[in-house]
Amino acid sequence: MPLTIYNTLSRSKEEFHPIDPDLVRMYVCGPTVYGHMHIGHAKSYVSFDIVRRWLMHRYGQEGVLYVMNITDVGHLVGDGEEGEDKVEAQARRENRSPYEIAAYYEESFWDDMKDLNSLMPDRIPHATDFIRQQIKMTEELIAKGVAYESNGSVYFDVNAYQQQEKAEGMIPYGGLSNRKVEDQTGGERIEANPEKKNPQDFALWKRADEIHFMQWYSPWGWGYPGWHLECSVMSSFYLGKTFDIHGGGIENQFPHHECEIAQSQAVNDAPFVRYWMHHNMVNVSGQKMGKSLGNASNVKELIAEVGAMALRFFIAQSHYRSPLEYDPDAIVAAGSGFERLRGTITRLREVIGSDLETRVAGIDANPEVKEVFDKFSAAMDDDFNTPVAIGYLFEGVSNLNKLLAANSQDRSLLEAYNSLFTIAFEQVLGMDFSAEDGRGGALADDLMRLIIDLRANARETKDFATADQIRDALKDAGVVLEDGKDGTRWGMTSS
RNA sequence: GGUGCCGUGGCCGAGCGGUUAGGCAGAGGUCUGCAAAACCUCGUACAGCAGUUCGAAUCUGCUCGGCACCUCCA
Repeated sequence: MPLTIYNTLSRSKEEFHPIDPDLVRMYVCGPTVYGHMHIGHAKSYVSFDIVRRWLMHRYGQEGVLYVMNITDVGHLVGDGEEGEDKVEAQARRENRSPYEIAAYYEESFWDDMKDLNSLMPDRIPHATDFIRQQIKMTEELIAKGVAYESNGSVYFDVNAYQQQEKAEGMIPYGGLSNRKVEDQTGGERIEANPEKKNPQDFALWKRADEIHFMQWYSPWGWGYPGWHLECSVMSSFYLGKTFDIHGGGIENQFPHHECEIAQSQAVNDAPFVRYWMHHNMVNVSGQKMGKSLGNASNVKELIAEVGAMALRFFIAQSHYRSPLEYDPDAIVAAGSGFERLRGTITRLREVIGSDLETRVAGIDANPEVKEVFDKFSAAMDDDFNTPVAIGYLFEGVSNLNKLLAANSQDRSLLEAYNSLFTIAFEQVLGMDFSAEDGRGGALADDLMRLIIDLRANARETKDFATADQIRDALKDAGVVLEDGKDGTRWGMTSS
């Protein structure tokens, strides 16, 4: 069964076929690093992490080249009128240099990404490392007649670009976001920039004034690159003129992605991207979450409160193209679901042996497991429908719980379930079942064994007061005891 | 004004013409010394109105409500 992806270009699901059948080339818009990660970022990067993992499942570990940029140069609000450079503004607030700000928040970003168990991209280009290339591309665009210098800045000439002959498969300006230039009431909400020929023209290179900290020398004087340019330059540097998938937030469809397409196609004479994937926003009480709205919830705080896997699971339980309603209780609820999962898998691995954790075989030989896996795969193939995929996996969880409760000795079947959950939950969905356990190693195991034995003695002599005292005290310390037929299990309470 | 999207049971969230989505929470039960965990049972939800259809949460129209983009933002 083929993988289908919703392509923003066609506004429909399309079968996915990479240009190179052995290598999927994928680029995702990374963050501008001037603040800590919020839940909106988490939805974006967890969603695409899962996309990437599913592609790796289908095309192999080496079958995906995943590039994410870091925007470490600030950009003004709008093209060419007064505004604040986000990074520089933050630098002023913190009394640090813009470079320190970018480095600090980038590190914070990757820390959170690791906590969320997202794989590192294969390439992580930084805008400031590609200034030469951005200047070069700007020169080329001028040479091609689709850009012009004006008062030390350079603008992309949308009109000239539209007049140009387009090669087969190239996207006209406005083709991604379904906009017509003449419909945009430019000039109403932003003041027309007199440096531009037309309001829809966008900056490739901006003249810097003296107070601007981040600036570079160019053929047009001191300045800094326009926002859209870095993605065009860095994506083609690693992925070629035409590549398979470009991911990003729905709010960047226009103008950012539209501009990327125009400038890339103009300079390369080739189609830019074949599949555009856009994820939806996180809302807070029906409203978009955003830094500028002051309602953004910090990921570090949330991880400390409910655990990273609760957050990841919360995100995976909705579809990437749907808006997600932020609700602290809903995240806690997701955490409870995750704990149920972890309980089942922990018990399974106690039965079949932990050395089998990564063993992935035997699914096909067990019809009931295969059925779950096939449904899971079909859901993932259907535009990465993780909520439906997870729904099917929970069928498997219930089945397995029954087997475990009945003390099943069917090793082949149990191992098949282990394979199913290893692949589906751990490898594809990126759930980490060891993440928040923190059981404290061998010493803790020995100590707990001792305590559990003492308590067992008490229970045997029907000294339930002592037994309960031990259990209650451990509970206060964050340790849960569960008495079963074959003895007592212990674990850490979550969060 | 232009371009799109959405309104599902207590909460989150799938669904895209006809069979239980799923998770969480809640109620009852089984098991247990008591718990916990697990298992079993339980909720007949789809903003409103009108239409198409044998049949609509799912298609059409209207109404109401909400959101996003057109300005930096995941």
